[in-house]
Amino acid sequence: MNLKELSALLGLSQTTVSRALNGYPEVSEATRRRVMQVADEHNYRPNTRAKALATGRAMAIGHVIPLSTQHEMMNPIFGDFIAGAGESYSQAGYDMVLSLVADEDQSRAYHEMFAKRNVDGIVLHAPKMQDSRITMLQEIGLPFAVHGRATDITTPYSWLDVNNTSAFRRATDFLLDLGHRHICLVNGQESMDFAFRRREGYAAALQARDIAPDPALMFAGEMTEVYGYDTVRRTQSLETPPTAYLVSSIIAAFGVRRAIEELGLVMGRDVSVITHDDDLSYLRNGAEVPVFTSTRSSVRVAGRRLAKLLISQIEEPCASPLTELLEAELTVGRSTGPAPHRT
Amino acid sequence: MNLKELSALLGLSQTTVSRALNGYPEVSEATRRRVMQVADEHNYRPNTRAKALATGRAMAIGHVIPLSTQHEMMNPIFGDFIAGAGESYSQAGYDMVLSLVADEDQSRAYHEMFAKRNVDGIVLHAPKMQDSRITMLQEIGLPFAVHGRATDITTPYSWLDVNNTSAFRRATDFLLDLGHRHICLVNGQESMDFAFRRREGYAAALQARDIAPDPALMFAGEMTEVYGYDTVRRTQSLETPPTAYLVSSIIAAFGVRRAIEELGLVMGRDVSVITHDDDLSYLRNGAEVPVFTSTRSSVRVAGRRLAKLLISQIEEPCASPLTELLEAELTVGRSTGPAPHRT
DNA sequence: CAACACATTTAAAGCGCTTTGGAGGCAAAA
DNA sequence: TTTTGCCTCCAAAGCGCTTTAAATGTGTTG
Repeated sequence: MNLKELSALLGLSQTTVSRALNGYPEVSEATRRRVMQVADEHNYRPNTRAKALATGRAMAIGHVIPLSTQHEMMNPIFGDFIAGAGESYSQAGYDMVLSLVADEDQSRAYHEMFAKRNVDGIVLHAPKMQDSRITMLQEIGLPFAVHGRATDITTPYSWLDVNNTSAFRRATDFLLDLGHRHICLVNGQESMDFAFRRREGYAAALQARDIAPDPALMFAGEMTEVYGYDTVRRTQSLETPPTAYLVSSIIAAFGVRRAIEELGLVMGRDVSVITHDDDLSYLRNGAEVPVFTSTRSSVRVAGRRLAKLLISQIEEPCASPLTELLEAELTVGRSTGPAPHRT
Repeated sequence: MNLKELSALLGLSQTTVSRALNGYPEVSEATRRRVMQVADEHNYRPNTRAKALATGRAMAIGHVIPLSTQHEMMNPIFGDFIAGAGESYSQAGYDMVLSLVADEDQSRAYHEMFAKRNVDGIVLHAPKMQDSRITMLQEIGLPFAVHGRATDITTPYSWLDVNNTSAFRRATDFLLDLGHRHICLVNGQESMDFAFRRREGYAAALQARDIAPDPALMFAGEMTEVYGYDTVRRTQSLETPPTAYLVSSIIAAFGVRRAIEELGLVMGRDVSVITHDDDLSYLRNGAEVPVFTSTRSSVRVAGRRLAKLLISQIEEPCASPLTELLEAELTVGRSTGPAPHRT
């Protein structure tokens, strides 16, 4: 069923039917109702491609996901982010198109998305500190919004980020207040902007109490279970092992816990752990009482909001860039306790 | 840059330019080269929307992801599947469009995808045993392929599946060979087709050795870490606790391991564990030596192959449905060993 | 040299929609 | 009665591409 057939059926012109369906005022309420009803009966939906061609709006938003080295796609937080964004999109009538590309093809992918004009905007994932993609998109002139920020980019752009610095500063303070003095940072890869900011927060808290950050206690790597496990095994054999771990991801935190338990230590008594918790739907941090004390910020909510932000950006093209900074909340679980006295 | 401008630039008609770019034979090699070059210089890409409208092919494939109850999207395997599918899509020049919808809107979503004509085909995720979506899509007449199967649907359709039955039968046999007689099945939700098939395999292996499957040792649920943990805690306090666990997901297996270690038992000595391993890129089963003995089958490869299968289905519409059954491989790790003698 | 086949190229229609610029009808105002 | 304005509705152009049918040139043959 297309518009032509539908309007023939109704004995009206295509113009009128189109207007009736799109809520234009030049149609009497009576005919509008009639049109609506018949359209509904025949389950009519305008052909997206034709509509997009006519309006110049694709009603779709692109996500370019680098496949290979960065492992972004496989990043377990991605699913939840997409789920959140998808909610906003379907609410606003947008489709989501994913383009999975090898790292080296990324630049081409963005240009192509623009030239092919099958999206109205793009979400940028996992920004690095100086991310060339941002300036590229600015030059191209395709609306975009970044999940995170790129510290070294000074020109304004739209973004949504968690306040990583304050979250990790607060978590570190919490541990310091509990008497911990040897706090190990189990961070993500430092080329990532969020990891940099977390380290800043961690270092700032220490320095505020005149503690020099110890490089031997600061780790950066891909946030896997094994990474968390290995880091604990390695650090617990130091001369003065850390009494607390500040972890960047709940997956790594699982590894941290495993190593702690394997060493015969009790988490929350012998060793304290705080993790950042993206509130992933399939990796819940305990049921009623959270297992881990954590800085929590739902990545799903982030997806939802960033999508909205981008949509309003698209629909109001002249407006200046929009930004949103989410504060993580510190949730106390059973993984933290006062620093044990050294024997 | 659009076709009109490009052909004006070249001093050729749109027809010729279009043909040159699309590899039609009615164009001299000389002009083709010239066209190609100028198009390249100006970074020309045909407008997808216009092309789709003219050809009737959207060059896009849809994935409808139910959001709420089923938690399919958040399912951690989803990311890897999508990554695999994405590889095949971009290779073949297709886009991937995701539609995240609430469970109750699913039927509407499929009809809409068809009516809006913005995809050429659909991938169906997480089929249940009698899945109404399959018959619905057959009626609609939109090409589709299923990741998994629906036991109760008898009409032919395209699918790709892991041989869940044989995988779990083989794993159970392996445990039986090691002398285990009380094997606990930690399965996924039994409305899911794959879970049903796995139980079938498990039961068949037991029955082949005249062991009656014990309902007290068969669990079904959402495959979270906590679910695995709880199941072990619960079963280890039985009168005759199981000496082995057969687990449906590596995430649940992490919980199984945690509970085992917490009980002071040693995995592979006191209790054996086999898990199904989807070979997720961010949850590797150990480095050199796998931690878990597992039935392994890469869900990413599955995505890649299913996408190809669907594409050939789309491009050869009259052909009969295609199917592919992947065999999981049994990888022996350190989580299994001979059944301990009862004290 | 005319006639033909063949290789290139083109004009124009059409894909299904939106939207501009009118047209027709009718009631109120002149 | 004519004019004006408003309310409905419509014909047709146009979005950027493909594709059919036809036109143009070029070389070959009788």
